[in-house]
Amino acid sequence: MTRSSGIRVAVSTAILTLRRGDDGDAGLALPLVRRTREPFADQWALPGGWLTETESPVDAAARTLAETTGLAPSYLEQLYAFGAVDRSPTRVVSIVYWALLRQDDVMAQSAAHLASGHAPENVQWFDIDALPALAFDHAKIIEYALWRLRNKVGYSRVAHGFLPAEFTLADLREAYEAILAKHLDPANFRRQVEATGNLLPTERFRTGNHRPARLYRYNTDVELADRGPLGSEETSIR
Amino acid sequence: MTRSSGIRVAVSTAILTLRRGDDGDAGLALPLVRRTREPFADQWALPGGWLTETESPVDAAARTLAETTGLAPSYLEQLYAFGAVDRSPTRVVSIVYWALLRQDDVMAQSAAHLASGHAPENVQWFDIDALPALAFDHAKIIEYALWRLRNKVGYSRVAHGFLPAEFTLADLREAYEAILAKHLDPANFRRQVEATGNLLPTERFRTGNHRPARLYRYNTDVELADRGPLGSEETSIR
DNA sequence: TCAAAAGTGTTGCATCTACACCCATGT
DNA sequence: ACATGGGTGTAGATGCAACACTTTTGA
Repeated sequence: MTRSSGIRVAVSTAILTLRRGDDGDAGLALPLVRRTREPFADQWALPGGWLTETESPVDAAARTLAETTGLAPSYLEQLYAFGAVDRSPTRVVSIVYWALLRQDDVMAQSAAHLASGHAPENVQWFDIDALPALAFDHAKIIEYALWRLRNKVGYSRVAHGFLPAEFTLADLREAYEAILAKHLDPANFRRQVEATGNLLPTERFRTGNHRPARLYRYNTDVELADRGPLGSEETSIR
Repeated sequence: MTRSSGIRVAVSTAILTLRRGDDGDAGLALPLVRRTREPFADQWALPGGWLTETESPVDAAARTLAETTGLAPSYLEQLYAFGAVDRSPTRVVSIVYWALLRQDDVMAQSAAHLASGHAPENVQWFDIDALPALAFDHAKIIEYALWRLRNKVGYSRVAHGFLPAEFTLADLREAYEAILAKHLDPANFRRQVEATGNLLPTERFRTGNHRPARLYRYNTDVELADRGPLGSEETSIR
């Protein structure tokens, strides 16, 4: 049997959620951790940790995600394994995941997480278009995660990872607009999304300032995102 | 500094090429290696090896690919990092790549590789639809590699990874048909591929039994496949 | 009654698909 | 000449973007 090498395996996760800014528009945001030790001490980095011998990479990603945010993700997928020799002073292979959190989960539970005393002090949420300087190659990793999300939103229902169980078409369109950073025609958006068969209309309506909007829920028969032959083994969905 | 863990990092590659079968039709084929030791001794597996401390994963993939086939790939991309606890008797994280080889390279050089005496004896090429029983989770990995290839052929020019520098539209269509395992209309195929701007017509023609066909070459200004913000750092293209 | 969002209809344009048809070559 | 693949034309279907229009609510 070969003895273990000097290469260590880490897991990091880009955790994305939707957040309403001061202007009233929703935008993407993610939590970063301030590093307390070298290398890159005091710089911001993606949450993560070492892969242990008794857990799979996806479990490790879910674990570090829970430790950072106190939440379980609605979507979790492997992004890429980074292993360039010079990306860290010591030899590290990082298996990076990206995750989506429901907006309502974040609101409801992050306060509880904070109150419980388990919340790490050096975690902070940043708007995606106002990120600080990042440790390692994490800036590029976040860029890649966004690219994957923007691609995937076009041919899957990942956007629903941001929304609660019931939502209006305007909610969904807002999520798409935040992800793609462009305006979408409400009329055409409705038809496209209705044509996919992913949506189940309910008999409930959200009442507000204007004409009430019908609430929809997801057709759970349809996969959140086509992950091919990997199926659900390597990916966690809720 | 944390000491190294008991987790070892391996690299494997699904190496695909186009091969003409007895029926005259082209089909996908890949090389497998017969294992000489436990676990899964005498079973077939993807070529690969351990990641060393001084090489990046993509370099390791290219290295094992050269050792197996004596060839450099025309396309090489990371597929996935597999790390389930129980996928091997000892704890192994496998970074798996997929690669394309040019048909003419395989023909020209595999004989030379064999003659040189460096060719491993326990390597054998298999048609993709006649694979033997495979070690580890390699059957699922190959299935996933094919899924990725079939997806990617729809929105990129990866298919060209199978072809020599100059080729006819019939050559290209044959590659697409082999990948997608379905017949394509020659007239519509021509228009679609011409519309992409990836092809540069030459003034040379391939003469044969019928009307000569114009030879094309690739517009190297256009990326072989959109890999997003990762760029060429983590992927090798020729 | 008015503003604004929910929801429907319509038109024009681009693209895809199927298939008819002509072209050029070796046999 | 003719069989065969190379290459062009075209009509119908489908999908999408733009935008006019109607509906329904709270204020």
